[in-house]
Amino acid sequence: MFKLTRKVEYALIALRHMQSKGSEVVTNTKEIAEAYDIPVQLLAKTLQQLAREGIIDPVQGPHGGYRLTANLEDLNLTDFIELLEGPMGLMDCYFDSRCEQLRVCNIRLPIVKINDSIRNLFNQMSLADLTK
Amino acid sequence: MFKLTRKVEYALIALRHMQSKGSEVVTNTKEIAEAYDIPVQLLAKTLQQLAREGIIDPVQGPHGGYRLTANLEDLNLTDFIELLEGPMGLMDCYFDSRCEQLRVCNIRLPIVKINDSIRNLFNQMSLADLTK
DNA sequence: ATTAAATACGACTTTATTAGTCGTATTTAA
DNA sequence: TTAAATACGACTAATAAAGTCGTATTTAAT
Repeated sequence: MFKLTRKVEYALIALRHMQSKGSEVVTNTKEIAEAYDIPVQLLAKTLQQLAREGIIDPVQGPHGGYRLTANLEDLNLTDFIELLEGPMGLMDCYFDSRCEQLRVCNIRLPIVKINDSIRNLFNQMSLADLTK
Repeated sequence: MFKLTRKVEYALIALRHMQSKGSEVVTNTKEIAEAYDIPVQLLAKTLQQLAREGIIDPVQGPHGGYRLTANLEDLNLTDFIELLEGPMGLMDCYFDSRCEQLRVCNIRLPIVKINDSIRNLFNQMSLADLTK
């Protein structure tokens, strides 16, 4: 329970790897996959997603790969996780209030508060904090 | 991602329900299941688990049910979740360091820190806070 | 004693989510 | 023209969560 998905893990590993090499350097998927023993295809999809989201910049063709473009100081953990995995909430009703039990639910408010606390915590953390 | 399991939800709903009735009153599974539209059998198993853990006290036979015994002030959210669902960590290596990738992993420490923060947050919250 | 209403609990099935793979297309440097 | 890279949808496999079933036990009420 409460685990990060591999997608998020792999994305963080890759970003940290790229960051340590500097933002001009182009790094390819295979290099990262081998260095950290991650399935290439899966990492590939993850990096493609990061590219679509504008966090890294793709360079196609031979000697291609990705270049880190986003300023990791400006990206917080909540946004990062939601960008990869969609809405992050302890219960669905945090985002979608079509739960049948809502009218009788006696724990919604406290859970919403906890959720806010977690989001707040994650908002305080930039990816730069996590990858340096 | 990051959702509480139903087991935890149902347990919290039940505890809150029982608490609102006072700690001498015996409440049975069916009553709670019907009030909140929860599958009886599943709630039954959950309450049995709470009983095994000493949080509620079973009363067998007709007019039986459960009575709230634990002092909810003394039980924090980390302990409660782990008691129902086992170890709570963003990555398995928080508890079990047999991960093959550990020697190359570049994100372990930051993740451990985040995990500590979440645990810390959850440690501050007693079940009494959540159910009153 | 018998009955019925409750808990106890392991085994099983179903469903949802996550993880990973495959095939094929596109881009581009050499 | 080739080969090394990204792009991406469709598929499959593995894992975890949710829910069901059957059967046993306890005990108050009759």
